[in-house]
Amino acid sequence: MANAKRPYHHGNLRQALLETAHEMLQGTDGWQFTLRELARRAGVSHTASYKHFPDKAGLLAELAMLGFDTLRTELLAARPGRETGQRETFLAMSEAYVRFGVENANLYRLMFSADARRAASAQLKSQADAALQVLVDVLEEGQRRGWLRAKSAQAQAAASWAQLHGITLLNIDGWFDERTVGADGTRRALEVLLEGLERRG
Amino acid sequence: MANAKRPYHHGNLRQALLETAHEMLQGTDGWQFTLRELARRAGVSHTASYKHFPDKAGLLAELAMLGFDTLRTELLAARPGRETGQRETFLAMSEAYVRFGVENANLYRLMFSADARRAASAQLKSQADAALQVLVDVLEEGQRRGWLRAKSAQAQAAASWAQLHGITLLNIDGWFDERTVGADGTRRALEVLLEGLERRG
DNA sequence: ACCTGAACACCGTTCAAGT
DNA sequence: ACCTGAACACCGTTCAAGT
Repeated sequence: MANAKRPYHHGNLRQALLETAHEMLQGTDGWQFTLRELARRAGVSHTASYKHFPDKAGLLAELAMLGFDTLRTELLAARPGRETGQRETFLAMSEAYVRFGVENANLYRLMFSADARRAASAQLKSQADAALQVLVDVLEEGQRRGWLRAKSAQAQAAASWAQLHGITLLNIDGWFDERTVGADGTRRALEVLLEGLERRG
Repeated sequence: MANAKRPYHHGNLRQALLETAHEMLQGTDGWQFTLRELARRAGVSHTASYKHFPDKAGLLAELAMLGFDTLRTELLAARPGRETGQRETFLAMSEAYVRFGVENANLYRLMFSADARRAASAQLKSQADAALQVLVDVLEEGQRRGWLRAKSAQAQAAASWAQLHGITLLNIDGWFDERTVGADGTRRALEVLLEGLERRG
């Protein structure tokens, strides 16, 4: 919404650009929006962003980092109370992960894109690690309580992350349709994963 | 290699463009090469490709389909002789899948990109299905022989595919490094998957 | 039937100039 | 300190014209 009375100096253009970009990611045009279109929607000239971000990749990397932060928050929120069974906890978090990816498809893809990594590799990695840590915590507690097989929690986390990442992307890209994987493919794929994690009884 | 004596009519420009594009995918610049650069390398004007492909997405879709075909061939080639254990067969094919993705990172990403799907959705899907079928065959035989749990082979294939897709992309994007998932993360993630597929003994 | 060159409507980025 | 407008070197795509 362009404000006709906006002064020459925007005031908080950096924040406004990030928010507008985030809105654009909700659309169907992928995450490769143009900087010029972003500037148009924000109501500034197409060169204004260069005062706040080094270049396009820099702005995208910022968005990616916000994405990992949101993902971490949502994973934490999906962790039910301590009384709930650990299997349910794990499934709830897994479904929250996939839901986040599917509902923020463009952002999710951006988060794992080469562009984002090139611009802020180390910082992005630590943000991703923080999100992943929520999953690792649940797996480690599962081992301590004897729910999970006593394998390396790191390997279990790697397998879980890969499974969630794969399920999410296949869902986003429309490959996980009913004809290919049957009804409720996501849930059933998660259950196969669980079988591999849980202690054999 | 531009041939100075090439006549006005190229002869087989369509094929030449696909091959040159395939070479460009081996580079480090991602799959978003420009049509103009492709034309430059092929030694033709930047509009010549429009006689052979409807647009850029059409050319990319063609490359993606060739990619799925190659993947299928490599999965078949990785299937060892019938005498070999089924676990080894599955692991060999899984590693061939991941290797294909990592060694053809740009092509692999392109194969699953929205651009490729938009241009040739149905055809691409059936090519992907054909590649996936190799995996399904191994799983179904594993069920018949009692190696695998008697769950829906479709669900097992979905889980396996998601796992392979996730492992491949996390490897490509550099997330599966030693600090995060420990040594040989790919192999160990595959073993967790196998635990979930195999019959409990 | 196949290829070219000019043209159009776009990009990302730089930089001197404006407020 | 922050924003703009012209300019530069690119894109993808169209189309009349060349061989």
